[in-house]
Amino acid sequence: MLTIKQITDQKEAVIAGLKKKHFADAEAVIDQILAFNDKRKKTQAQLDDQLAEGKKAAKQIGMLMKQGKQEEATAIREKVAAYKESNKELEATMNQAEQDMKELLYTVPNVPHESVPEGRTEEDNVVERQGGDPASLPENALPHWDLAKKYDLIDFELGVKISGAGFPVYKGKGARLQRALINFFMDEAAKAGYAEVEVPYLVNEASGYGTGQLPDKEGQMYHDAQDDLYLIPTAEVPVTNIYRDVILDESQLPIKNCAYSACFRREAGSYGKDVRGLNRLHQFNKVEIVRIDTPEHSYESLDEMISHVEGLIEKLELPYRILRLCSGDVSFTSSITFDFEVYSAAQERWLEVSSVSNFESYQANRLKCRYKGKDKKATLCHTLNGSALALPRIMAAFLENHQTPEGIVIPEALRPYTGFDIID
RNA sequence: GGAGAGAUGGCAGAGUGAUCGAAUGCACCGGUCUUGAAAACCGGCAAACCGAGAGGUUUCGGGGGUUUGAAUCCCUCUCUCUCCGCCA
Repeated sequence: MLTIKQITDQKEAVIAGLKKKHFADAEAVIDQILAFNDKRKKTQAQLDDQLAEGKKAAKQIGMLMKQGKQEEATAIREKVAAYKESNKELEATMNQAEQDMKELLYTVPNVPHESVPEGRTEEDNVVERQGGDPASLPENALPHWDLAKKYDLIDFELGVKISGAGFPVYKGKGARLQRALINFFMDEAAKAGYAEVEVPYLVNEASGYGTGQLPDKEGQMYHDAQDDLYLIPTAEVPVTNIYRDVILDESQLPIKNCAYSACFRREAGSYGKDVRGLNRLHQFNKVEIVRIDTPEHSYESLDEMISHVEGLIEKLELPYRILRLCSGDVSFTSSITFDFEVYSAAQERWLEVSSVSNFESYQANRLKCRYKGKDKKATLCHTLNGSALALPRIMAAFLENHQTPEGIVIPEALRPYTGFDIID
């Protein structure tokens, strides 16, 4: 969430940013937040004064009692007892104001970075650059679901039998290809200096709030009510929560972590061609990269992450483009996001395979992830993350783009991982 | 799943009703000394909120209660450890 300091210090800029993100009633909401904050501050000042007096009196009573002056002590005691009621009231008022403020603050999205283009929908996203050759497929090219069947790589029906739609079973060279891609991505991340972590797939409520999945996307996560745990929709959640309630030393930054995990998403409300084949699944594999950085350096980190992801796609020899998301398409918690899409010639559409974002201090504020520099002051970090990469659509584009009459040709970079150079 | 013990500052660890935001040790930072370092000595060293500042308030796992006053007593939740059972 935004910090109160951000809102008070740069009120106009925050409102302008929210408007750019098409957040309704930006002024009214911000004013309301500030009003709650004022109320909180005023009440706390009053409460502090009264508590201070109470504390003094209590000490006095202690001293008098020791000296055996019972009557004097009793007199003060009665006086102090009267405070108790009004203290309770003040405290309740203060807590209410703070809670009101927080609840409202939770509904306010992050402010977009100045370089984020104005726009409402994905139509308004800006293509940064493009790579590879999107139009090199033969006329009779098959979509990946047909290829998966032809070469017996993925069994969607079997997944339906075991679990339901959106839970495919990978078989033979298909399963091997998944594992090869995961290992390839992890090794590339390690080479780029990301420290590998393996994290839980089930997280508690606090972690859900920490990265902003809760309360915003409650319905998107699988929830185990018995133990009140959530299945992770991305490794971002457990990995970033490593740094919840942590004060880092500036010398540790930037922190660079990578993690492989299975990801689970309910994807309620999806339909049609969006869910065909591997396009949208309830369970899928992903390698995630996460960075914690200083505000001064976070945009440099963002550039490095973009280059890293771009390098992966190039090594897989897939046609791609990088989009700078417009203000209306940037996610709730993100300040700036670049989407990577690979082209699926057989489906004649672009498939999103990665999303690289800088959350600035929005996520860190909820996480209470701070660092101390030379000035010894705890400052909120910037957090960033990106997929590097999500497997299913890479797999889809991979099968479609590398299909030849002889079979699916494995690009050079991946052959050490697959152990074969063609699927036929 | 059953029984018991525990949770205090970066770490270790005292503290069982007021003098405790908290002894002591280690770590860390600054200084003296030294050509430099080590040792020794001196000083500093938690966070959040309010305040221009002085200063004030809150926090001893979380929440609630008793009391004029709670790290300390009571209730409750969470977590950790030990023993037993079960088990990849």
